Amino acid sequence: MKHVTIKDVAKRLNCSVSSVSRAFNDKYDIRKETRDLILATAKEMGYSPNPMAKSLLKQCSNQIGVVVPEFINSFFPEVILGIQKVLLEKKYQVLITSSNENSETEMENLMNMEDSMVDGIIISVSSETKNIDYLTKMVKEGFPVVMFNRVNEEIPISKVIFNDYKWAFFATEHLIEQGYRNIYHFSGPQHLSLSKNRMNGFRDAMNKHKLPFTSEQIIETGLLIEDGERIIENLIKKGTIPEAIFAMNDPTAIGAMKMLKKYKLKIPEDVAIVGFSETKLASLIEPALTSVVQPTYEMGMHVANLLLKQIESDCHAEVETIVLNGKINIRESSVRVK
Amino acid sequence: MKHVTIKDVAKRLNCSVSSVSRAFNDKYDIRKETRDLILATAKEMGYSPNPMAKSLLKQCSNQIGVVVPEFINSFFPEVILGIQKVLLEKKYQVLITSSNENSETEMENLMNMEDSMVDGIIISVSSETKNIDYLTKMVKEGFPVVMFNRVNEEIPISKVIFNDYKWAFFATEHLIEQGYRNIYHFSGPQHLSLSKNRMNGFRDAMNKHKLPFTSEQIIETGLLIEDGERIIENLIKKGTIPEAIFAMNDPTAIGAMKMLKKYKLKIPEDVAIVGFSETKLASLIEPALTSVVQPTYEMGMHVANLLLKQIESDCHAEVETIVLNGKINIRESSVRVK
DNA sequence: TTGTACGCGTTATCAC
DNA sequence: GTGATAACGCGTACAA
Repeated sequence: MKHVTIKDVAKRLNCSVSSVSRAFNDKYDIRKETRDLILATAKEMGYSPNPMAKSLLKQCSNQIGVVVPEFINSFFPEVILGIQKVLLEKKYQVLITSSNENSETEMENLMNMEDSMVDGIIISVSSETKNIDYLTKMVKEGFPVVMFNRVNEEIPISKVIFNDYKWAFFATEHLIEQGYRNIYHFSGPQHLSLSKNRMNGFRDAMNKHKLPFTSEQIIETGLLIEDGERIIENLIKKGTIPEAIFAMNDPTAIGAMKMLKKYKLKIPEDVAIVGFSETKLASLIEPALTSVVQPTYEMGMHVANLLLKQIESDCHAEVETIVLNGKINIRESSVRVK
Repeated sequence: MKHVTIKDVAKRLNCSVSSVSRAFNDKYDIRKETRDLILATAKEMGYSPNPMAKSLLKQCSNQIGVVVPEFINSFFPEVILGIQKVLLEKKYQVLITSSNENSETEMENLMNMEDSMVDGIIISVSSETKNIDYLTKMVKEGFPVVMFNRVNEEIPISKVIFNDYKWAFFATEHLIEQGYRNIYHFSGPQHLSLSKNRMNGFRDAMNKHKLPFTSEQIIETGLLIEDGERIIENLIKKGTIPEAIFAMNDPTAIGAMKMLKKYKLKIPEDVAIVGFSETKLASLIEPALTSVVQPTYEMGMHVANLLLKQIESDCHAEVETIVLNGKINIRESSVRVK
């Protein structure tokens, strides 16, 4: 169980530890034969450099922290796969934590990561907002942080986001093209820029097509299935049932569908629905949900690369924002039945 | 950006580093006032012990590796939450990797973790089987490893599993009680003990109720939605459509449902279905899927605790297997319509 | 009760 | 081209 050290290898070969070290980091002068011999016996003895000692000396942990709001839906896990793809290749370790949409937990996660001296942080913030200050402080201290998906615009760091405005616009326009007029929008927490962008996309599409709408048609809500259910139940009780809904994410869309079905309302005949940020679920539920797909895996790779850029430049790299494109998958939930 | 070290604190207070160290690990004699003073100024200066130096000295990384076959479905993420709950509390870091059901990747993950000198590993093996040897080698070398859910019986280590036999038995019996006779079982990869156990539960329930069945009624398959689809398509082409199906997991059950619907077969009228290891999906698809729920979060906590036991005893703790219980959620997909 | 000094396993800098 | 040695930051045996 005891780890073989560089000394063990040196002793075995009657050479100095420096030679062994040189053999492993072949940037110093070393005779080819000695190097090969060292590498061979090292392998035979099962030696590999101790990462803790290396970390201590190099003053960096080779660890990257990732903070996501949840990983129960497939969206964030898919992004994480992309992140890992890039970072594991660069021999970084990836520490994943979930804030469970809770601001306190998120802050704890960040503090833990700072304590364990990760070399950088990738974060998608929770739906609450309290700890922007903490994050801002870290950034100001020169700590490499990048954001994706759920970003906060006030912090001047690199980000990877989705073209929410454009695709919200298209999603709304799709409903309009299907002939729906009385369209409602389920909007998310307003401090998240993606909520604002999706709402603006909705608004502008309605305006472009000269469809009047009141503020009552934009309903601010949470991000969960339950939120979608609650809204529909309220609407039904009020007796104001829309012709169509553009929900800012799939869970709220699915919640809406669940509740509509419960009240025997048909989709899309009575109410048409479009979601956003589709997960595996969209094609499995019934009727299949029209939704906008984001390139999750690519998003992960991009955000990891942005972080690497910051780390390698000691945070002197230019701050950049990458805006990704997606597509809309049109399914039964939004297609008008003749 | 530079980290405050123990020396900085000592210098500021004109005391020795050992005093500062003692103040933080209060097991040595130190005057209460000095300790309080040190702790206060340390906090003020933003000092916290460097984990890399600590690791090097203590010869343990305070990191635990977790290897799961995938985290796109909600099952493993939920288990991971339980694992993190226990381990983060004990100040461990949790390194999560996914093998994507691929044996090579799984081995790479294991080797990476060994290289980064994690203090222990929690694993749920992929659906392939090649690297049992590597795992066995690690265990023999005295490396703390525990398994959950997808376990391999040949390796003598602590495990957390589900009572697959019992609940497969109940699930089958539920179908029988509903009056179905010609029941098929979709079984998983046979080197996974959970596949065998679920199959045995099915078999024994059929036998108990004196229902004859042929080997053709047990179909070995993969674990994915596509596998369920493929089987049903084959059965339909062969013209042998069962009255009811007990699928070894939800994805295959859902795949079966998708394909049955495609061929206009009704669930449960034409074919009744029961799944296993339910995820969020079960209650969202239509008709809602009867499935057996596993206590995922608890499973994570148990397996983390088993690992801690091994680590703290230097692998001299007794090997134990915890068998968890669940329940069956009966929904529309399996309830006979009069 | 407090301070000094060593070692954990590396790499980098200096001699030779 | 190779060997000795000083750091990295911490905990602790030992001395004071």
